Amino acid sequence: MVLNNYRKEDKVLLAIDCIIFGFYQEELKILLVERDFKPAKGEWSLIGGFLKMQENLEEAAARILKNLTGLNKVYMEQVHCYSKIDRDPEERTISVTYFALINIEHHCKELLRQNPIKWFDIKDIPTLIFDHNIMVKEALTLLRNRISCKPIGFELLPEKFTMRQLQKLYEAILDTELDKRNFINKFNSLDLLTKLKEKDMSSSKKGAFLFEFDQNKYHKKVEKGFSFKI
Amino acid sequence: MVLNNYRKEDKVLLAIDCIIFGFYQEELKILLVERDFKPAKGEWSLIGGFLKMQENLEEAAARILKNLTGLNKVYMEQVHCYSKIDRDPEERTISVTYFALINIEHHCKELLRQNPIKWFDIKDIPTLIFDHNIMVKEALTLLRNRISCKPIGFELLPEKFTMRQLQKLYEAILDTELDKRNFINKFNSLDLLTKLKEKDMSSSKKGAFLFEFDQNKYHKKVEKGFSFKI
DNA sequence: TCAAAAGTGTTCAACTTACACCCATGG
DNA sequence: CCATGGGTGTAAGTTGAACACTTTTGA
Repeated sequence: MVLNNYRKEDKVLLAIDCIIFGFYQEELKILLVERDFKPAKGEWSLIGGFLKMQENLEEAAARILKNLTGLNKVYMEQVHCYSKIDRDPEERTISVTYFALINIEHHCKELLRQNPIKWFDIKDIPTLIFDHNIMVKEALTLLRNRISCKPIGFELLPEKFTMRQLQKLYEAILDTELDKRNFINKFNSLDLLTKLKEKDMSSSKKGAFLFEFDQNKYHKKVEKGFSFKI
Repeated sequence: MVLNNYRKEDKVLLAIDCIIFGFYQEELKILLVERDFKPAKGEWSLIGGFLKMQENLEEAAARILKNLTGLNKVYMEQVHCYSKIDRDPEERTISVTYFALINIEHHCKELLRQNPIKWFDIKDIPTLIFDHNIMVKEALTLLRNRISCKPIGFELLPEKFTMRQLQKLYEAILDTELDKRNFINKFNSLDLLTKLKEKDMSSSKKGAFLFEFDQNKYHKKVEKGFSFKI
């Protein structure tokens, strides 16, 4: 029943597809590429590649991301493994998806110019190749779950941010409107942010205080059993 | 940058490993197998197999489960894909895990006898081969999350069950004690169960009323936007 | 001086938690 | 008649949701 010789077994191509999230102009965006090879040449697609023998999936995902954005040490998380037999018409390919959260300001503009890649508003995703629209949908669902209980939203923001930016980020990801007083009260009660003396003057005459996420404080709290739900 | 010929790419073995949960004697159990082939012959392991060309992962997982338990149409859910380079010392193997929820009473006893497989209490899992202990841990975490917001616990129980059985199931999965009045109040407020006229007389002199999960009612509620959290 | 965004507290409703006694029955 | 598990309701505390006005300042 259980086969005892690995060599008899079929081998498959293993692809990695990245759902790269960014946030700007108060909207959640994803980065897509126009395929320049067959099959489905000329159509929009997630950014992907194939697993190599000498790397694991996390390394492959990081490599693919680095190639197209120039970014290192990006927050990534595995989403799901897709295996429908004809999902790729060219050859049997299994694909594992990762979502990535990047600070859109850090993203290398040179590479954006050199490559056929473009940021799309999450509410305005075109028809993608193969099963990529499903992948985006499921990655977004996971992101929504994660951001409700893990402080990962900061990966999408500058290091210093205003409460209003943070609120707009949550609104964009959760696709809902939030009350600003309740939002601030909630976040303050979590005690994860440091209020700076500096103000951001770009969005109003009065200026808005800047905050920083205190990763250290968060980790110490987690060790003591802290968790939250927004 | 993006490779345009699939044939240049490395191919890998793709394994499926199943974390098979069962519930009896008020404890959560998992089914393990003693490996009868190399590497790691004689050690305990999750039940697994390799993906074949003509099937997708869900079909492969169902096939593997059917072979060892005789069961069809089992509730299964993908957990995670593991890819560490030397996770299997014999050959580069990527493994996708699925958890399965089975009614331990339906499990074919003949196959249990024919095969070197055994139910282990979740609190008493031996050291397993490769990264299988991590797989179990992550599958259990996912199961805990799922059971808190989806009515999948019933997959582990007989069709007719008492409130006490349901409570003990939640306690075993969540590894916590629950107050019986609060538990019953909560479940009643969800309005997902049908109380039968029958009683189970096996656990007390008074007897306990049996209940059934009403899948239809649940699906109708979900369509109207119903969700819950236990 | 006014337009535009920032900042700030309270009240009410909903939900969660803690908790103790009587019931029915077989042995 | 009693030991065993079954069944039931309420009060207090906590959390979440709704809601409006004042402040600051550059143009």
